[in-house]
Amino acid sequence: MAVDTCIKPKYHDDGEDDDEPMIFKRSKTTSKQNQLNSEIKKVSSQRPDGPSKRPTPDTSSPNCQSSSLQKGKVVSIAKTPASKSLIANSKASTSLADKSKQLPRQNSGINNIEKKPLNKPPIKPNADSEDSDDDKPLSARLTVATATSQKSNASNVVKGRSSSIPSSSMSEKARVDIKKSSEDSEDEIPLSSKFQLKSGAGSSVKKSYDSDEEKPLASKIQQNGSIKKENEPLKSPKVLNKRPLCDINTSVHSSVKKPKLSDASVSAKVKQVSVKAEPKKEDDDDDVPIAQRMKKSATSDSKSQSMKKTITKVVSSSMKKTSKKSKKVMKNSKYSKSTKLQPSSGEGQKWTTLEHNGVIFPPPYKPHGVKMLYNGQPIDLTPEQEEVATMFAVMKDTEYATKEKFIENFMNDWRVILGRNHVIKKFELCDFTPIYEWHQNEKEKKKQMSTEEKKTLKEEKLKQEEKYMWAVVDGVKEKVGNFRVEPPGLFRGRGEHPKMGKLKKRIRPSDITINIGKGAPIPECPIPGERWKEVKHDNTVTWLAFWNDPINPKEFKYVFLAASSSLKGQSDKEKYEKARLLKDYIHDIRANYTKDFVNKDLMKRQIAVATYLIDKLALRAGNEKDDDEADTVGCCTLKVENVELVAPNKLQFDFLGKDSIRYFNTVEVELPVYKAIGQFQTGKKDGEDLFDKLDTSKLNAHLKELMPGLTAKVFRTYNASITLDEMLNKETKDGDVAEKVVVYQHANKEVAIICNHQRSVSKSHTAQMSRLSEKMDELKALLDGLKTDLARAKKGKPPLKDADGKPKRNLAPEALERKINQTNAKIEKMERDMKTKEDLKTVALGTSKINYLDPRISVAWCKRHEVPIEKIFNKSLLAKFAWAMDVDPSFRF
DNA sequence: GCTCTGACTTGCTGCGAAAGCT
DNA sequence: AGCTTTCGCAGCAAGTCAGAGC
Repeated sequence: MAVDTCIKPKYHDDGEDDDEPMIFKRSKTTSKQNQLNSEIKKVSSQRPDGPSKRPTPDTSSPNCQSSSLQKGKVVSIAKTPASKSLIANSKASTSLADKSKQLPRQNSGINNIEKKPLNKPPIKPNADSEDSDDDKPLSARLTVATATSQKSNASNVVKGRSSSIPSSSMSEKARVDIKKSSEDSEDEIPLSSKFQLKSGAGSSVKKSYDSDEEKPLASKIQQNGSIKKENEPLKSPKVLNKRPLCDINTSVHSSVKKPKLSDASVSAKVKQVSVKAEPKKEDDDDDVPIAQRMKKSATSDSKSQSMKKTITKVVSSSMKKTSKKSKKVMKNSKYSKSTKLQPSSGEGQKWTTLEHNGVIFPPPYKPHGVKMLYNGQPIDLTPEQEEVATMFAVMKDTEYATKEKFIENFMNDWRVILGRNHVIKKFELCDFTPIYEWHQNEKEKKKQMSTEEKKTLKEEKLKQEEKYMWAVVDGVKEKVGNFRVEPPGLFRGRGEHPKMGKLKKRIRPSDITINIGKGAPIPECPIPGERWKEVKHDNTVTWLAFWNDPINPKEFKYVFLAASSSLKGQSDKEKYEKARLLKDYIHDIRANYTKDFVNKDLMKRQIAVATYLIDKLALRAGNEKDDDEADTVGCCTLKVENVELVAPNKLQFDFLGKDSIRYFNTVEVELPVYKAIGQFQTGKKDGEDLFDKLDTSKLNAHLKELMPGLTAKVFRTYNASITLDEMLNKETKDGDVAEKVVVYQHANKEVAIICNHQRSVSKSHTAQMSRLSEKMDELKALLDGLKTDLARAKKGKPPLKDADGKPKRNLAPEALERKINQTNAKIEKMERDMKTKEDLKTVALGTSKINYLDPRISVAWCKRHEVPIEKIFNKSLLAKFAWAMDVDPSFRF
């Protein structure tokens, strides 16, 4: 159906889908959403709301300083502003360590902390308290000594380590001593390692509010050596051994986390709590605070006035709709899985009307007829066989093509298609080169096409896809995210994924379930003669279509709306509101877990320590994984060998996290934490769970007792956002826009490091750097020449000849001095650029910007400092964060 | 109480287009 | 103008977490 034709006018989507205006449409709708809000809301209503109440933190030392440490060396760093320099390969300095000692240790108070029922919204005395350390990311508060993380790979590291005594058999002391050395060759340092955390994480509790408290602990980390991951072969942190499922007798608690002890009382409690937290009633009032806040800001922002009008309109209509819905949900439920209904809320409804055109399929395979060789002989393949051979051939120059597992899985699946009696049997005899070359050739041809041809092609594609690009949700035209069905290919799992290389078969309409509004036209199946697997009308979910993942049929691939849609925007906003709410609770939460470091109940102790690590290091929760997934861990799934004690009170982490990215970091921790970790390790072997009494659901259940809706991942959002907020506030000085943008990038970088967001070094990095240093040499030579000329000019002598032996122009000393100054400036700039380039070569800034930094912080900061928001957000981020654009300039996280 | 399922968020990479440089 | 570098975005893998069901 011609979506746009009918829609545009109606929804004032004046046209162009292209962007922005649309975005604002339903922005303020508070209605539907948020179950979570509902939980939160109540609470949030109690927090001081306006930004205005927020004192500007003076915060002496940001956590973010990044002094550089030599990898491997454990160094604690104090919050020295000076240390802010970027990553850097500087050496660790003992003085830094000393400094850290001088930091007021919040520790002391630990024992004094009274246990308060965190559950009540700890009403924070607003203002002042906010600047206390509590609001800082924990990590920020600590001194992380060395930290490094890097993309998987570190086999050497691993080896070095593993050769050491099995931790299980070591005494705590023994363990402590071992670690250090080996691995830390500079290269292997992961991002996080580049920082240091300030010391004193959880301890904050008592001493409170002076400087660091509100910062994310993590933010206080400092960088240390350089990260390197470049082309290293996948290294394995100590972890690499796959979960030894069976090889360990104690396996019960080891890799296979099975039944864990659980504290009945706790869980029971939890349940209650969480249920309580969600009662719908709250919605109403709950919405208040947030909405109010938004309103406020909107009002104050004169610029947004005009926009607001539009928005309001739209909003109101959608709000109406939404409110109607809630009741419907129940009714509709019969179509959806009944299971989906939210027991306590009835507000699971996500939309009232939904129209879209389904999905588009990749074109059928076109055989090329190029023959591969087997044992030197050209081989005839059927189109189906050729298709799979081609999938492999085109990956010839990727690392995958050399991986044993990849090849094995590929061959297994290909053999099925080749059939039992096919001549092709052994991979070693296969030569895919002809196909590979054909493919390269095709690529080249494409490249050589004229601009015109390219344009035409693009337009054709657009024409075909246009209708799939849009959906109409509750009367509003919204962009669809991934409306293209994934083409067949070989599965490229990350890290050492056991299924890499398997064939992802072609998805057909009969694999796809469509979700669409009742009464809306059912999308036509684009492949003649075929039909959808199923059509549902489930308005409690946001997906438009899904199919089963061909690699893991138990899992699904969904088609959702684009990030710029209001449905997504809404949940984004809720996410940040929840994180902001944590600010009000963090003080008590830290006090609570600090107290529990020594709790007699082992599970409680583990929860306390795990929460501390999540808070301080921004670790992920760490769900259990199946054996047919890559062997990575998060906090709850840390294995004994992933953490080593470094006397007197440091922990060295080394594991593969999400996406098999290595996390390698040495951090100074509270002594009780240090001791507790030692206890958790005692009597266990490598491969066993460090937190054997814990899993993510227990941990999250516990967190919910402390704050409605709190889960492990909220800490990441909180720590990232608060770090940005504080750094921006503290470091922005008068200056031109460019300088301010640099401040922003710096803050962004700190967050990326806290979150361990890495990227691989671009292939051309080295070349680029050497080109730059060549230029630098030239500049320096030029400078020398100028200086010589100047000296001569002052004596009335003519300049020396240039490199080619040609005479140079005779310049006056003043002119030469000017030139010298210019050249110096150029050199400085180039040095800065080179440093930045080097620093950021392995740091990915985008991920945190997209997922962790409350856009309102950035928008408000831009408004306050007259930085055009476009300098910070690109087009798609502007669209995604439309809901944040009218924030009050005084907004603080 | 635990496991499994389902839904949704987070994360990195690679490709193509745009921007910058010579 | 042509080449290089950066940027934006699509693609899709891999997490988190809630809730149902056994």
